Amino acid sequence: MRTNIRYLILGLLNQQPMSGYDVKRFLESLSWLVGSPSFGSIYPTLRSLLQHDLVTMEAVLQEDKPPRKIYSITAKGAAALDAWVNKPLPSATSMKGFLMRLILAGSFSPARLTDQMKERRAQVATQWEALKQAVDTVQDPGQRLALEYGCEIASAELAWLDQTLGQIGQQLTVEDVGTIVTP
Amino acid sequence: MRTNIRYLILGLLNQQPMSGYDVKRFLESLSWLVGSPSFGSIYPTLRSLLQHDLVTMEAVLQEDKPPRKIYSITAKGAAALDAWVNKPLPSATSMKGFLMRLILAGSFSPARLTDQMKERRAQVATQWEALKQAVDTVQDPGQRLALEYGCEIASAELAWLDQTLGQIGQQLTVEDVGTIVTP
DNA sequence: ATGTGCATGTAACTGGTTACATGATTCG
DNA sequence: CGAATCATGTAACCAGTTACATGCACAT
Repeated sequence: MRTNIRYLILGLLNQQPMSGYDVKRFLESLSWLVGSPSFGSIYPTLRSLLQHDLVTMEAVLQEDKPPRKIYSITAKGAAALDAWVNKPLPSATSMKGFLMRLILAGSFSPARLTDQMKERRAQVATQWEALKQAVDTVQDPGQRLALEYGCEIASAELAWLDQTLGQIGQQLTVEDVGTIVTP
Repeated sequence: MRTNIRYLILGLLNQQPMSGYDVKRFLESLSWLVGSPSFGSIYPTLRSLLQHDLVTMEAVLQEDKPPRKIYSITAKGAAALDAWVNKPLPSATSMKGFLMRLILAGSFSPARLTDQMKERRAQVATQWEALKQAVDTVQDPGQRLALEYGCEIASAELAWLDQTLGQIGQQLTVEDVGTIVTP
């Protein structure tokens, strides 16, 4: 699980300043997709980001409640995020890992986003082929089920990637050429 | 990540006796689906299973190589596996977690397998609804992409589950004329 | 000669969870 | 009257990875 909560949180702070509690709430709403880290990892991560000057913190006092500590990304933090985002996808990226990057797409240039999706497409296509081959050679019924399931998910993912890449491609073309095409 | 390698390994040993190295090779072939644990977790896990009398070990001597240590499941181990397998799915099971159980389907009764798939179906259906709703309320383009992606995967999974449940249902019906569950 | 496959293992580390503590406020 | 929401945090623990050590056989 090279998922590193660190950059996920940094990416959220890049979209807008927020507190640790806000981070939790937000990720909770996406928990099925990327899983929600516990407070026991969020707060220490924020402290670490602060110590490395990747974020700043401003305490907003409230009556009868602990102060909300609002974290904002710094220039150094934005640079670190940018560097991370522009690294190629690790060779065996999980769906969760890819989703994490997708959530941060707002921090990407459009070109980088499409690159990333193409990298992913290539990886999934390779795995799909491998799975299709494996299905025929496996005898155990459970393993077969698992492989078939994997095939199905892979092909759905490929379809989505192709469709979405197509849409983004069209949008970019419209901007570049400056023509509006009515559908 | 309540994925517990422990039961995955125990399940493999239930299918056939094998060595730690064999376990590794096998899981490596499925690494895209469930991820492959490292030797650094496999060997200690096997030792622990041995100490708890869930498996037995027989060393097969080889010339010029370390002996292969072949692990076999015990009655106690089989009982433990059975107990695990018959627990309901944890409320927020990841795709990986479900796949893991699917791989062990050989250790399930057919009835338990279909139950399990129905539990999964219900969970995914719920999440799908939530995602579809969320897509319309989210403004950030990256988050929207992630949610759409999630929707697509969820619907592919539902389709596969329904289709597979249908097939299994037919098989069971042939054996034991019963009712086909409506989806 | 260099690496890959076979085959075992250990120690240090990391990234996370679980469970706790604090304390006011509002809802059923 | 208890439970949930807001809001912070810490310490103990755990599962797993990384990097290492050993050592032979076989291919490039």
